[in-house]
Amino acid sequence: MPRDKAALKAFPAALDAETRVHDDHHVSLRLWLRLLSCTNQVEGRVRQNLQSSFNTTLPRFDLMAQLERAPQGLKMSELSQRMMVTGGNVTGITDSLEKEGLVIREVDSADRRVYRVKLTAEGERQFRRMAAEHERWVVDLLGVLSPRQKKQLLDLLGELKERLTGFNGERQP
Amino acid sequence: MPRDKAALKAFPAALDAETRVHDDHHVSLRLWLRLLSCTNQVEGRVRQNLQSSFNTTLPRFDLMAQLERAPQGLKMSELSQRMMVTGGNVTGITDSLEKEGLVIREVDSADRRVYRVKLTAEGERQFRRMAAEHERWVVDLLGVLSPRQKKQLLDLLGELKERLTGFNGERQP
DNA sequence: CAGCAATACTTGACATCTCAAGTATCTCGC
DNA sequence: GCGAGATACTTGAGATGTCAAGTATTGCTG
Repeated sequence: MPRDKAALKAFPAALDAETRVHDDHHVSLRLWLRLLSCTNQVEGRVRQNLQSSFNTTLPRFDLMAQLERAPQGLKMSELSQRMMVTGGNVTGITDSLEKEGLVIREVDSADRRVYRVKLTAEGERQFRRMAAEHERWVVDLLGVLSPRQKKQLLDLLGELKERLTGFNGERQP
Repeated sequence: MPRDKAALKAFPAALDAETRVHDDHHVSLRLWLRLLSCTNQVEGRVRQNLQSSFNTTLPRFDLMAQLERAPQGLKMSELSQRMMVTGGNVTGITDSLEKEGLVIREVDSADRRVYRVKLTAEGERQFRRMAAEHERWVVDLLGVLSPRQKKQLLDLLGELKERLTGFNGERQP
């Protein structure tokens, strides 16, 4: 099935090409599944905690978190970028938060196509309460790793993230 | 805006506990965000490819992948576990696949509450076509890392996954 | 300045997802 | 065997999510 036998890297040279490629594919697939699994675990727990403790959701928390770091407000498109989701999606979440008075859309006088979304005072108050708890959860969850391991993971994932950003589907020669 | 430019590099040992704790929190939060970001990147690309190449989705592919490894079929609850999603969710995806003849529900004569879900011949044929492509995508995407880096990541994530599984919210001393 | 492509959002159709409640079916203890 | 509780699945409501198409506004170009 794997029609691309191209050796990907410089290998010490003890293995035949067939085994090398197959082994590397295996590692890549396993790595992907494991990455997904870890993320799902953490995400699931955070989500459950947000639901049971604050009756809110991760995307809503995420949107508010973005705004908290931007007192001057953010455009919908900026929210979309930072949250790594579609514009249409941001519209929905913003609608919901605005309806509850946690967030407000302000028209930009310079460009009337734009909304500047800001946290309301109530939104800010509520976010701060949630943020403290959220940090505890994450720190506790990732506390299963040693500081040294966390650092290593952070670096490796940083590398991965960096390179994925510039990756556009070219095959390695 | 980024008020925390705090150097988060190699800190020898000259810091008070307060700073250390804060720094560790910072690392944990960053690690979590980075984990999420990497997963989203890969997942997004795989999802797009599945959509454009095969007009299908990741959950559907995932369900079929589970079945392909289990020729005797799987119970809905087993699918639910392996896919790490809710039972209600599996019902929907199975409905959709069954409607297209890629999958079939067989009643278990021993326990009539149970369905054994199996790939149809057509489902198997279609899955094999997709699986080959899917593997290429993942291998290419993760090919941005060296085999050594992949191995390291695999190990670290293995450790994380392992410990998260047994973690139930206790604070670290 | 007219026209048109680009930009910023919203909308609607669909596909996941979770959770809670509902329906069958089993199992076990008495 | 029978009835309570566990188990297996489905259903329906609500929140995300994508994509494509639609509306408003800008800004560029001739």
